[in-house]
Amino acid sequence: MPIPDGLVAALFSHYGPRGWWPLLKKKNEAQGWHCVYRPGDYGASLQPLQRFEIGIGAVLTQNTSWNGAVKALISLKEADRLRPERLIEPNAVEEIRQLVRPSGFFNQKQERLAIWSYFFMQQNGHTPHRSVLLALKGIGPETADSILLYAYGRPLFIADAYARRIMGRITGVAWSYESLAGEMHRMSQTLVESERLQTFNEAHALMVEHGKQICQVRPLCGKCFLNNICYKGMQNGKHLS
DNA sequence: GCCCAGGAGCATA
DNA sequence: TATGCTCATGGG
Repeated sequence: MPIPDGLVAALFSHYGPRGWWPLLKKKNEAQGWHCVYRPGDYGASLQPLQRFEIGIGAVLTQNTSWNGAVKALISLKEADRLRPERLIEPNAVEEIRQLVRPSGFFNQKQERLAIWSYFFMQQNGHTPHRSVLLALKGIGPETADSILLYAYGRPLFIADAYARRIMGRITGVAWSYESLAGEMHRMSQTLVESERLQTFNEAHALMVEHGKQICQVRPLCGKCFLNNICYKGMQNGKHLS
């Protein structure tokens, strides 16, 4: 089955705006740092250090729950290590490893954060090309696209594990990262750039939400509101009746 | 104790 | 192009 045109809209009307990418904020001195979602913002007018932070979060959440990534993010912030100059200090390698430990894979993530830091400083505010990001050790397609979409406002569909799982079930075919991203981009050709940016901004966040709540590894099709447009959902209906 | 989480690099076929 | 293995912590 083809990817349904109204899929993102259906997810949006069910879950509402997600406000991604979440950024660190401090309510007041007593309360400490926490993550803030910004519904409807779509990354308009981000500060350079917020763009940098999005890249850090994208690396920290690789194959890890966002929960763990936030712990690491806050630890870095509180130790004043959430800045490129402070993340590349050679004598801070072991300290940073310990700070990012809750996000898992802490040895390689420390190295990847340093690589992103060097690169970010060298970019000097310019938007990086996708191919250049992909050439960096530790930045693959999802991390690169997350950075380009949420930090630099490039309209790219993030075909992560959730999206491929959900689309796989809806269409009945297996998608590679590039094949799904390409198909979603083709389907969005009718939109103007600003619409596509908002659509993809929400789409990724909504896929994550749906993948967490319903379309899990073991799918909760009985609770799903997409059965009418889902290949797997329709298959279920067949042998139930 | 087991499974899974907002992946990526590397070796191998 | 596509599998298989490795990297690690934390919550359900």
